[in-house]
Amino acid sequence: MPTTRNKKTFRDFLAEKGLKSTRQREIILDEFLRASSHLSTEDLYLRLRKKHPSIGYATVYRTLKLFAECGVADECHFSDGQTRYEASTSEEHHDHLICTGCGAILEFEDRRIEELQEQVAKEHGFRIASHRLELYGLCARCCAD
Amino acid sequence: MPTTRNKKTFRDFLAEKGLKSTRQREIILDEFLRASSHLSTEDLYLRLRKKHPSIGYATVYRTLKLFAECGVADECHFSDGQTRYEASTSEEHHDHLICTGCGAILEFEDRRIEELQEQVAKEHGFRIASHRLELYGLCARCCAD
DNA sequence: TTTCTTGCAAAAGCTTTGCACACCG
DNA sequence: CGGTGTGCAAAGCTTTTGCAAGAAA
Repeated sequence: MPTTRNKKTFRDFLAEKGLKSTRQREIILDEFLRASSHLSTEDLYLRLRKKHPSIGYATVYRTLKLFAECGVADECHFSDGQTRYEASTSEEHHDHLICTGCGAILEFEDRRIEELQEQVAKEHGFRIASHRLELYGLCARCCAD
Repeated sequence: MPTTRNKKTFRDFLAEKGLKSTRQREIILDEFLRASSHLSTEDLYLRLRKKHPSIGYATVYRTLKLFAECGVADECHFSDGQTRYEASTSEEHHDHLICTGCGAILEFEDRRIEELQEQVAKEHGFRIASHRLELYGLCARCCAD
């Protein structure tokens, strides 16, 4: 279960850094892993507020940063000017198909593309740490409309 | 000369939309085309201010939006939270290799990757309008350090 | 007890807009 | 002239940060 692995990763990260495990961090991680992906800080804050009205926005913000730092979450910067986060599935990296009609976000993964990226990087002497690929267009439903 | 084409594109766009050709818009376009790519609004504003101190930030901002609208410029959203613009080279789309060490931005283009993107989109019923591919890592020089 | 966290509110950045005056056609 | 554009300042948003009180270790 990836959820379990993510929780362990986060706890280990806190321990190693001398940071503390708190009630808020546990709650935020639970909600984050439970929720659908690509949430903005505000999305997550609003969800949390229903059950835990005392959790502050800044705490959600800071905790998401921690998730990103330890690899439990990945930051996504789409073109709407809001930082979004998705639960990291560790090995299986994936990219995004974004519908400009209805806003739907589909994920995909293609090893052949990844390999070509590596190749391009090598040609330029780069060592890739991460990448982002986003395809913008109309999904099947919006094409039909 | 692509510069000439871009200028014509912009003038035609203005005419068609019933917008006006102004001294500022000409100046901003010239400077934009002359400058290196991937400028933020602020970068361009600061450059312009040296020779044309009376041009306001808002005008630069609005003019860049116009460039993007008519295809003379493309908006780039890297992960530094600033919108950047690059002169559109029209046909030759390209992607970015971004060095997380020194901030260098290299451009590249790879038809094979583009084809695979099309293929992926088709599999999901998407019709792609645009895409963005960014590879983050260390450039040759930063790898060596 | 010591150090890290939290929640609040305020500060920062960048982007966007309202307005009165200036300019283009 | 009439409508558009400009520059300035102010407003909006999202992201960050300072701080005093609170919670882990």
